[in-house]
Amino acid sequence: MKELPKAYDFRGLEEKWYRYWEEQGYFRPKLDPRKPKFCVVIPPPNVTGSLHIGHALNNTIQDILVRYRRMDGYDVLWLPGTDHAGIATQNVVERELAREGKTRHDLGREAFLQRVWQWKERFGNRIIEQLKRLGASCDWSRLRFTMDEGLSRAVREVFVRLWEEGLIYRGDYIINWCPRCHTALADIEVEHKPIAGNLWYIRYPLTDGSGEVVVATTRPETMLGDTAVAVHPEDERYRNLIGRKIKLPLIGREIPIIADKSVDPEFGTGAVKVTPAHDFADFEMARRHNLPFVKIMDENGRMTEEAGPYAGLDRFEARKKVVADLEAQGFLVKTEDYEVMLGHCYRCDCVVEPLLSKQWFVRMKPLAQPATAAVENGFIRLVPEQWNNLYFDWMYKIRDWCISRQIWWGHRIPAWTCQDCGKTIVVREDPESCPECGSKNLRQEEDVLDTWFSSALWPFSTLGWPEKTEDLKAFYPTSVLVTSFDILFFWVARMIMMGLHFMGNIPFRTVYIHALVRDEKGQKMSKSRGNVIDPVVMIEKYGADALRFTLAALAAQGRDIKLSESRIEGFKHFVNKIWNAARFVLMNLEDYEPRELKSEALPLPSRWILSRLQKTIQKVRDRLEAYEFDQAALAIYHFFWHEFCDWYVEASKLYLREGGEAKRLAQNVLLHVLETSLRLLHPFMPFVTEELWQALPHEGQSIMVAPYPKVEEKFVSPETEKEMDLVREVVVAVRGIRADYRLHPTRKLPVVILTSEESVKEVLREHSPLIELLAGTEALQIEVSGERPRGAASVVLTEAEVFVPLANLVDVAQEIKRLSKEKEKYSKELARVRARLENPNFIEKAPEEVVTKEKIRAEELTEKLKRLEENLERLKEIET
RNA sequence: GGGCGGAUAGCUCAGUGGGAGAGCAUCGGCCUUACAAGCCGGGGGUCAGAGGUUCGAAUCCUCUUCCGCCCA
Repeated sequence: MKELPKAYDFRGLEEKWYRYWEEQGYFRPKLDPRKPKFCVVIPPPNVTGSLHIGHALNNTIQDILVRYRRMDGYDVLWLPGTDHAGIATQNVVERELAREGKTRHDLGREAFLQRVWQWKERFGNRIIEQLKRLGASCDWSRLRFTMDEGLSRAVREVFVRLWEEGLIYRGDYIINWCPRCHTALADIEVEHKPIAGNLWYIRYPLTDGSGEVVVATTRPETMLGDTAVAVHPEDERYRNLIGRKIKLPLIGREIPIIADKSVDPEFGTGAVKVTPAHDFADFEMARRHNLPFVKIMDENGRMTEEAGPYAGLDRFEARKKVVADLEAQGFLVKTEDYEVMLGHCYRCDCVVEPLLSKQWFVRMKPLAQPATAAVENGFIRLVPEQWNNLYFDWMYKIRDWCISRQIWWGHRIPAWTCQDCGKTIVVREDPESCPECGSKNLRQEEDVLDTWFSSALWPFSTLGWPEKTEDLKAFYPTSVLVTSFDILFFWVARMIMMGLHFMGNIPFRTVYIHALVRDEKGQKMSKSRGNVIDPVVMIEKYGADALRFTLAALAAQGRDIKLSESRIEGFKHFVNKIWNAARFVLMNLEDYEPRELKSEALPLPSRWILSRLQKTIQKVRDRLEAYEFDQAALAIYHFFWHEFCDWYVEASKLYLREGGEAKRLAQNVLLHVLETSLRLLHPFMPFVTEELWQALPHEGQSIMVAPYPKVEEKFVSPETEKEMDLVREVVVAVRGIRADYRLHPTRKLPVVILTSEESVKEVLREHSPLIELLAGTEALQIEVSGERPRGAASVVLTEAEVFVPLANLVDVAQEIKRLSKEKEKYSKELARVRARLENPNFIEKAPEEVVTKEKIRAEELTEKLKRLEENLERLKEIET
């Protein structure tokens, strides 16, 4: 057997094994019809992206699920890909152009798109390479991109069908406009943030000169586009003014005073200005009252001709000038400080502008209804289920989805307008002439589709739809989607809608929604805060296994992850622990011969560790099934470190030393438990487990295609565990005395154990060599109802008493103090238990097993106390 | 303003009706040939506050305070 280096060094190993797995084709499904299928589609990262810690968590979880299922006998497909990320990618390339002093308009549409493709070819694979370093076992032979040919065909098919079904329409509506990205945004692409602003009170005179109405506004410049003033119909203050007319200051337009229930009488003066072309609520109000729409601001955020003297001004300059003019002309009543919630572009963070424009929309209600029902009826399960409420809320009040974007990088909308007869043509193949009038003078829509339009099709477009492919048949619906809540609506809800509509079936059965990764103080990680933990740096520093295990161990459901580098370092110690345990086993495999493990032939510690292993396997499987990755990870951690290493490896030294058959059996058990643990750990730590597994005697080509451990009932034994617990208790008791008296670890201590049970005596006698090894004792004496040794330190256990007779070493006063403290603890406990038992209501109403348990406890405590008191008496005799 | 989540050891968090737990940190002792990235032992908590339900509450209900997130 080769000897391993003293410390685990992951450098070089990770690349080596990843290449091996890929070459062996383990990442590809076998398409074996006899095997159950398991499929996960990756949430496609942006091509512009590089791996951040959120990706690391997201993909670690997916890889754990996927490796687990693959080992457990499923035919597994984890389908990877990237997203073309319209606005983000276009921004990146435009910035590059800007450095050359050019704009995309200098290049023109065709050349610009070529340039983006070039950029994608050069840099778009970075995140894929980073995912490989994390260990992601994706089937790279099926790598997709939202703009590739197949997916573009799917997008086109979906668009045309929705148009034919009347679910897509085009029209003039108010939308969120980003003046910097120069495009429309969907409602959910807007982030609302509080901004310190003002509330201006403006005097609007009545046309007949009989008075005035004061309105309050946070956006005075939009008054140029006012087409009404509105009040609440039941507002006594204004009731007599309804229907009368106002002369708009600065530009003199006459506008009516209307009554509308949406007006909040509490806001400002209770009278509000109505600007239908530049405010969402006003837009709705204008439609109800047939008010005209006056567009005073354009797509660049500049004032239009409609703004009269303000035409050409930037929106912020216009505000200043309007306020100044109002003040100069005596229309400004007062100015208050006011915090406004302003929409910001989720891509570039600049203030978005509600704007009236011609856009394409998808009707959401008919699509949302079945998507809501799918979750309500449990066809799709959200985990943790607390997200259901949020999902339903959003689905119930869903509004039509603005899908057109005024950018170039994306799927161009397949709609043409006949320049002669005005017909709109939406077809699967590019048209040559107008089907209505035969004209060849057609113009294609300039806009492209929202990026999320193509990602909404991801679970079936990536499998080959609209073709009827083998993959689609085998893997749709997919099994699990792993994502974070911030794209629940952007993406998940839309996939459900599109999946149901076009596949007639849900896209996935389960949606696992994981936490957000924050820094150690609970703040979001961001470049500007300078608190980002770069997963690639962490991988280089601590290894991918340590990073993965940390993320898994911290991934408790329903709570954000507070990550700090020290946690990763901590779990790297665990990786090293595993390494050294394997190193120990390998160093002791001399003369190894395989044996079939039979419980009855094994000593107590071996039977114990095998039983504990089964419990651990069960727990890990259960927790994985429940998506409780932290619990699964911690179960292995605890078993491996604190049961296998702390107890079994130590105990095994007894048998290894003994030699012969005892040694053979111990070697077999060590190897069995280690090898099984490695398989159990593999989904969490693929690299170190492979390296060690390959170094051990094994069957098969790779741990990643070895079977996932199953519980072997024949090794489960509660009696064995109880016996071993007794031995461990005795060992811990002796160690405690050793520590209290500062006795050197190598000093052998004499020990006397007293018990009233013959069976306890038998167990301890049988395992006295083990106790001597683990506790560092000698001349172990075990008696039933024997004489207490004089001048001994003692510990009272439930079934036995442990004495270390050290006449000249025992500090009697200190020992009395120690025992008195123990006594006090038990007395309090006993008093509580007795009080409970003396309560007739408790005896009567509590379940019987609880009462029985309490009674046993009372007996045990009484017995322990009695012995403690006797020991105290003995000590006091010496003292006097 | 509406909704959701959280408050348990110094820190991060498990625990969801019947003996307050883990990891890390800390303290004491050990270089005991797998591992000092380690081993052994210990200390540390009116489970945010107040009321209620119950034989019994960290756990269920109500209110309060504070923190986070989402929506308007």
